[in-house]
Amino acid sequence: MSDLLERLRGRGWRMTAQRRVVAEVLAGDHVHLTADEVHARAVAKLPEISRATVYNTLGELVTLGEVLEVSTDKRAKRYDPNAHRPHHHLVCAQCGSIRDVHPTGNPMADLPDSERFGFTVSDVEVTYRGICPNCAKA
Amino acid sequence: MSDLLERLRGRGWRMTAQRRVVAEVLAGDHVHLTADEVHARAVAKLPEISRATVYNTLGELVTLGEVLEVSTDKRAKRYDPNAHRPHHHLVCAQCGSIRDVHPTGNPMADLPDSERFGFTVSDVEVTYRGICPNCAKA
DNA sequence: ACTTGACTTAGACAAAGTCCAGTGTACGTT
DNA sequence: AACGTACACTGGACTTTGTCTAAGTCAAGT
Ligand SMILES: [Mn+2]
Ligand SMILES: [Mn+2]
Ligand SMILES: [Zn+2]
Ligand SMILES: [Zn+2]
Repeated sequence: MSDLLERLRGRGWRMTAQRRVVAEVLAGDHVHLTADEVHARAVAKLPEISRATVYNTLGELVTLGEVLEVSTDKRAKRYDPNAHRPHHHLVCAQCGSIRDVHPTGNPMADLPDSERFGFTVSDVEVTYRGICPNCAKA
Repeated sequence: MSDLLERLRGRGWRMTAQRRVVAEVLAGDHVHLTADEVHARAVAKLPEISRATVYNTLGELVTLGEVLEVSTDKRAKRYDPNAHRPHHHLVCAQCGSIRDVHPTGNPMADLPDSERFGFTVSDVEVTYRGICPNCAKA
């Protein structure tokens, strides 16, 4: 994360308290937070940070490839700081909790040319859904 | 689609003009419409149908397993009448157009137990992204 | 220290979706 | 065929998530 701030400065980022705080929030526990959750945690460290700045900063981090946008449920997008090791997601259909997973196989190779309809396919995203142990107990 | 209406009636659905119209819209061209697009097409056939009814009806069809919700982009959910043949999606990152695809292989088998974290995994959704031929030309 | 363009802010705005009270109607019963 | 009622529909208010803008602030090079 200090690495992250270094890298960003190297790319011409002006270093501000707000951006530092957002980066810290994301670099903390390795989770998948919504923009509002990021904002809530950022406010705890820097009370006057605005929603707009959190959205802006997250957007910039995504553009720079430092953070991934994940839309597993149909509600808010989630921001994933684990942008450097490719992975997929396992989502609890009930409580929405998300785990990183690393399936075997290569889904990209599983799409034959005849099923590409002339598209230039550049990316594949696999989402597993189920019930987490916690929700299964209830 | 007449089959659809039969099936629904069999499940205790009260048959109304509004529900018939929504079912007709979905049974038309086999596409992936947003709720508002469904509403627009439904209004063409039944001018006074309300947005709330379209949302309600779509939700019921999803619950009954007759229609699938697809959230490929981060914008509006799309409703997929192709609920009976399992398939995945190929999405244009630029214009958002969607094609049904049938990859080879079984992604479900590609998630080892050690990567399931105690979840009961019931479903997997694969989304390919790329640029469609139409957008590639521009 | 000064300057300046990049950054932040609050709040207005927009899109997608949910909820509710009041009204209407499909359909089983008579 | 008419009735009664539970279910369905409507319009509009409301919520959530996200974007945009004008005006003020500040990081960083000189
Ligand atoms: Mn992740
Ligand atoms: Mn489909
Ligand atoms: Zn759960
Ligand atoms: Zn396209």
